[in-house]
Parts: sequence; structure tokens; C-alpha cells
Amino acid sequence: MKSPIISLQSAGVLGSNRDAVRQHNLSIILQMIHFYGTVTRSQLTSATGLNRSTISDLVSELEQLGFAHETEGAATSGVGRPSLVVTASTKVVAFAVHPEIDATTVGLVSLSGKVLKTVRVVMGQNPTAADSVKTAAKAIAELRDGLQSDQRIAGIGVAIPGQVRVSDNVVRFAPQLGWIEQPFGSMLSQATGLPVFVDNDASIGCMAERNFGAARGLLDAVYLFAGSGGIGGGAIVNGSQLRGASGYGGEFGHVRIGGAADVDYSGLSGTLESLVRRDDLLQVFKMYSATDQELDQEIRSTKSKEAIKILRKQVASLGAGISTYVNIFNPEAIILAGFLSSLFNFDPEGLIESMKAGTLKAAQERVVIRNGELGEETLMVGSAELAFHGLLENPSDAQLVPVKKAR
Amino acid sequence: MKSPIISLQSAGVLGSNRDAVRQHNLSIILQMIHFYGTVTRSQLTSATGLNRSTISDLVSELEQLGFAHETEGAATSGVGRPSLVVTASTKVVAFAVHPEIDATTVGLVSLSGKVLKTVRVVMGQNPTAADSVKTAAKAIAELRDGLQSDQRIAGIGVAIPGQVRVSDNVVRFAPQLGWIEQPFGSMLSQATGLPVFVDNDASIGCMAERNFGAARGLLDAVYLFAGSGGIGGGAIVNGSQLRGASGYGGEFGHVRIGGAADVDYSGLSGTLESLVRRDDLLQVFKMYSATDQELDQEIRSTKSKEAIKILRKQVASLGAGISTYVNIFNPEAIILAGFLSSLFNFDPEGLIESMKAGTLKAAQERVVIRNGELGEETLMVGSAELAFHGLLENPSDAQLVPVKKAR
DNA sequence: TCTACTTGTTGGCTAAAACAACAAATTGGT
DNA sequence: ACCAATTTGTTGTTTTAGCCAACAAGTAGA
Repeated sequence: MKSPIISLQSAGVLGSNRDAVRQHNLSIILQMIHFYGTVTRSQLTSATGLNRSTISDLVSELEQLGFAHETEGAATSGVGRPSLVVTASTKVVAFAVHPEIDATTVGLVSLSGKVLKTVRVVMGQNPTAADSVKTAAKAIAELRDGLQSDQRIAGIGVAIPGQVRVSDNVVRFAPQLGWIEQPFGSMLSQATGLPVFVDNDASIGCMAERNFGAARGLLDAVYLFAGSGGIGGGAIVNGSQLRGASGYGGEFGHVRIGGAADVDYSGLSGTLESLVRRDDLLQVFKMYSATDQELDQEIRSTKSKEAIKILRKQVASLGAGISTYVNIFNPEAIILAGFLSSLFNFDPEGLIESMKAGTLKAAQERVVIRNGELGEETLMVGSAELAFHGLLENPSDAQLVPVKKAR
Repeated sequence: MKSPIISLQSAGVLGSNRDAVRQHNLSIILQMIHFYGTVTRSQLTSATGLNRSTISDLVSELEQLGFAHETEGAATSGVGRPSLVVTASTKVVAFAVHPEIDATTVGLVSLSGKVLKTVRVVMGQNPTAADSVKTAAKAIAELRDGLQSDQRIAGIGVAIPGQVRVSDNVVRFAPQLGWIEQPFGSMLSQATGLPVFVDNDASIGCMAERNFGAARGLLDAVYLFAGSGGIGGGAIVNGSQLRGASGYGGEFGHVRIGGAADVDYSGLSGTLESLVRRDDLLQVFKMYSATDQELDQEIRSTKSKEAIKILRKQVASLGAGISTYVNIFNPEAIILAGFLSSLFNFDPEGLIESMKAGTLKAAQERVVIRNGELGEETLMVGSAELAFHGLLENPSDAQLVPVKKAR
């Protein structure tokens, strides 16, 4: 049931006039090119239902706009004249920024969703928002210098471990970084002259897995992500990302699932984040800090009874949390990322059992628990999606910035 | 971020051809007429952004299809030629069915969303699905006899207190009724010769409040409903109803919010449904059964310390449950219905406080707790919406059934 | 080499929305 | 009572995005 909201005050956007049709068709085709990187023209015709000649016209418009190329590809599959292959232009890129407690990562991503470069700048402890903006802007400037002069930039996407007001790109509260009410978006936009789009890291991860990863094409999915800063999540409902009225939706780490003993990063008790703690695992393994890979290795190989006990407890808690989200969303899949994947790998049956114990029979029938597929590239790919979004929605009016500033 | 799911297998539905535009425009206009009952043509032009002449054309097509009337209404507001008033046709109706433990309610609803008639047939305890179908079919036949011969029927919407597989209208599990795996939809369709659409009662309530009640026009809202059969809910995410992969989404009553002492109707512990129990209130008031109005009266006027203690406890639990949904959905409003409204009225500040204690600061800023507006009509209006849905989506191809069967 | 099949291209066609000009109906001022 | 200003409905024409049909181009298989 996807009825659009009908409001008598909505000034002229509900009706489809002819321009809107053209825009929609261009958008759909560019999105297919974007999500799949490479599509044949015959695939475009059958998927959209539009006429061959219309597709021809639309693709050549996208080519003229500089978003796609057509080549006589080798995608020969069966009899008949081979279809032309359409690929995303390499001339359109976006930057991705991910501030963390000890480093800021900056990436360069192409319109085909490929991560071209990644720069990780290690910083002193507890960087302020200004520090992070400065570091990111410098890295972006360097990457920008390395671009060809005919390339164009869609913008910068930023993944923040914390709550973000999406409407004006303000970081409301990022407990791990210690940031409160930081207008990160406008700061970085000022420093770079590029449009900036900020969002919560877990929401971005969810979007990345939906567009390019383990949740690709799903209409209903839940994503749970755990980094060093706690647990976040995202959900796809009816094919669209859960955002909420102000963009704070999907705070799955802060939902109460159990007793009230432990307290999470935000001062709430009995939450998923307080029961499934990365730090507790590091402690039992006597590690001070570790990458997800190192931690995963330890989890896979441990024989320590104490560690196993803690792991089992965390698996049970994670299962209880998942059951909550299964009851609420009735998703097709639960996607796990960060060290939650390691917990799943450690005891998949245990996790599934614990999930099933808390879910209604009907809802648990179809659901699948799965690990994310994008790994370290998740946030780079997802952040870039924020920057590409406007372009994908309305290709003919897209505002791209040239590599070299006009003098 | 509402990107449509792009799939290479999706056989020809993504592209907008000219027919689709026409269909979309007709649909939008009919929806506005439906949701508001009465709209002026100038409102239609400004809201859709379409040209005056286009609106004129579209409205006259809807008139020819028998879904709307145009009258020289008295909606004179300011200078200029007064605009024509468009109203929903009274010739198009739908039936609504609501089976309960002790009665089955059948309603007749017009395309303007007005409940024209309601029949409540009291039944013996524990009716089977077949009993309920028989009762409903008889009541529908009688109502059908009372219709004018030029009226047309969109179908029957059914609200079930339990989990429903929407794809084939099967009741999976309705604990209160004791129904398991009942193909209610096909049974009722067979008995009446009308198309039948079955869904969960709380989802239907949510839709009703969104389309005609306290959540009208909201893009993000959560609905919580408590009847004699437990607690259910629904959510509007990004303007579309949360349904889930199979239609079991929104089982908010079965989400764990607290300790593990109590057990709900579905055997899960510590859930909202197990902590906020209508039966507990009836017991403390020494009532065996009561309507929501009678219970509300008792709650408003009680001086019993024991009752107040239980009420406060339930308010606190409800607040905790609400906080879970605020963290997850970041809604603009929480809509309460059934005896949850009474709890809210009993101690609004307490409920808000308890909600705030469990929510992240950012998410709790804009949220409002509000009572549903539709009262007893909620399920009648909402069920009829199910039947009207196809008609609203595609007015020109709508399949309506005449009142008198063809011979 | 021929047939079957699929895809690309081209020029003309169509239908639905936009446009423009005018008529109709109201308010308010003189 | 009349006229200007304003808004809306109506009508005939124009525009344009997608469709259609015919043909050319290219592949696989016999």
C-alpha cells in the first residue's frame, strides 16, 4: 500500500506532466547503469518496458550529459544482433568522508560505485569537528588535484558515527567523537566549495548493502552494524530507507531488549549496545585495540572457556535484538556487519535459535540472517551514494562541479 | 531517499509511458477526492501542478467513469469566478467486516470514506472462521439488497485481530479467535461473489488514522492499538505503510520491552502486550467485560489506590514501549487507540516522561503523542480502504461489481 | 549460404498535457 | 449601477515524449 500522501497544500508536485515523465525515465535508466555498472540496451528495454527507440533516445541523452558511454560490447548471449553495452562514465566522481576517533578516512568513488582511492589520515585522539573538517578538506584537495580536468564532482558524502539532522547536515550527537551540535556539513562545504551530504554511518551502511551488497534489490531488510563506537542500524521498508521525521530513525542499538543492568553509550539501559559490546570481547582477549579482522581471527580460534561464555552470551543478546526487529519489520533478510558478523560466524545456529525464540512464527518463516558483503568499502560506497543521489533523481538538471575551479 | 528498486528482472514496469502518466494523474485526483470528500477544481490544479484544462479533462473522465460529481458549489472564497466543486460519488461503496470473539461487525462505507451503515451480529462464544464467514455473508447480502440498482461495489475489506498473509488473504494465527491457517478471504469471496481483502486489524487502524484521522498526511507515524485481544500496531514509514515481506510487519505488541516475568498471548515474555493488559484493569475494577467507553469512564473516575497503582505501572510500561518505537522510527506522532487512549488521558505527563526516559534526545524532540480520532469507525473506514485501493490506484481499469448479479 | 532471431535506426504517428485567447462569474471601489 | 481587477472554466491549437512499423545490421546454427 504505497499511496502517496495527498495534501492540498503540496504546491504542484503530485501530477505528472510531460517533463516529469522524461525525468523519471532518465532517472530510472541512469540508476540501472549506476547500480549494475554495465547494462545492455536490451536489458534496459525489457526492464523498463519502454520501446527500443525510446531507450535509444534516452541513452543518447545520458551520453550527451556525460553520464554514460555506449560501446559495442562483447555481451553476446544467444542469437540475434548483439546489444550495445552501456557503462557509467568514469568522468563523474564523488568523495566520501568518514571521521573516526583516531583517524579520518577519505575516499574517491566513481559513478559506477567503485572505490577508486582511499586515504586514511591518522589523527591525535579526540579530534574536534574542525580538526576533522580540516583533515578531510586537505585530503580532498589532494585527490582533486589528481583528477583529470574533464572529470566532474557530484559532491561529498559524510558518514558520522552518531545522530545527524539530515535536513541541514548538522551532527547532533556523536558520543564516540564527543561532538555535540556540530554543523559539519556547512563547515566542510565552506572548506571545499563542494556540496556536502551528511548522514548516520549505519544508515549509510544499510543503503550501501541495499544498493550494491547483501541486500541488493530487497524491499524489506534490516541492517545491524557494530563498530568501535557502538551499534547502529538501518532498515529498508517497502523499498525505501527508513529515515524518520528528522533523520534519526534506525537507532537500533539503543532499543531495550533485556534487563536494566548495563548502560549504553547514550545512557540507556538494557539496550542491544549495552549487551553486545566489542570492548568486552577485546578485554577477554586481552587486546587494547584491534581491527575487525584481528578480532574475528581471535574469535574463530579461541579455546578460552571464559571467552566462549561471553561470546555465547553476546550471541544470545544479539539474537534477542534481532527478534525484536523481525517482529517489527518482518524483513526478508537481516544483514550483519562489523564484529556482529564474527558473532554470527562463531555460532550461526545459536544466533538463529535465539532469534526464533523471540519471534512470532509467521514472521520468522522467510527471514534470513546474512553477513554484509562490502566489508571495508561499505561506508565509502554508501557515502558516495548520498552525493550521487540528486544526480540519479534528476540527471538533466544535475549540478556537478568541475575539477578545476573557474577563475 | 526513495530510490525505486532497480532489478533487471522486473518485467517492464519501471518506465513511464504515456498511459502510465494518464493513470497516475487520474489516480492522484481520485485520491484527493476520496481523502477529502470534496475538493474544488482550483485546489486540484494548484496541488497537482497540472494545467487547468488538463484537470478539466481528467475530472470529466472520472465523472464519466462514475466516481465523481461536479457541482457549482458554494465554496466561494475571495474574488474571481467560483471554482467547481468535485465530490466523490455515492454510487460506489465497499463492505467492511470485523470478526471478534463474541460478534461480527459488518459495515457499509462510501467512496468518500463515510460509514453509511453498521451491523453488529452477536454470536456464540468461539465462532469458527466458517461461522464468521456465514454471518458476514448474510449481513452483506442484506445490506446489498438495500442498495440502489445503479450503485457499484468495490469489494470487502476484512480486519482480523491476528496475523494475516496478505498475498492470499489467509489468517495465519488469530490467538483471540483461536483461528489457525484459515483461508478467510477465499471463503468469504466464495460466499459473496465479491473480491475480498484481508489484513491485520492494527495495520488497518493505522491506515485509517493516516488517511482520515489523527495521522492524516504524516510521512512518519506509529500507531498503537489495544483491544480485548491484545496490542497491535502499525507504522507509516516515508509515507507508506509498513507491511513487511509477507505482511506480518508491525507486531508491536510482541516486542520485548522489559523483564521476562509475564507472558503475552503469543507466548513471548516481557512484551508490551504482557505488561499493558486490559484484563488486569477489568479485574481491578471488578468488571467481567466492558466496552472501551465503560472502561474509560472507570479509569477517569477511580479513586482506588490499587487501581491507580496498576494504572501508573501500565502507563510506565506503555511509555517504555513507545520509547522503543520512537528510537526506531523517529516518528512525527504516536497515535494511541483503544484503551491505550484512556491510559494516556489518565496520566499524560507520566506517559510522556516515561517515553522520554527511554528515547534519545534528538528523536524525542518533535514527536507528539496523540489519541486516534476515528473511534469506533476506525476499522470500518480502514477495511473499506483495502477494497477501494485498486480503484484508487487505477481508476480507468477498476473492476466494480454491480449490486444486482447478472442473470 | 540460408534461415531464424534479435537488436539498432529511421521517419512518421499519436495522445496527453500545455498553451493562449476568450468567456464567465465574483469582489470591491467609485 | 457600473467598471476594474481577479480568478476560473472552456475551447481550439500546439508541442513533445513515447510508440509504431519497416528495414537494416549482426549473430547462431543447420
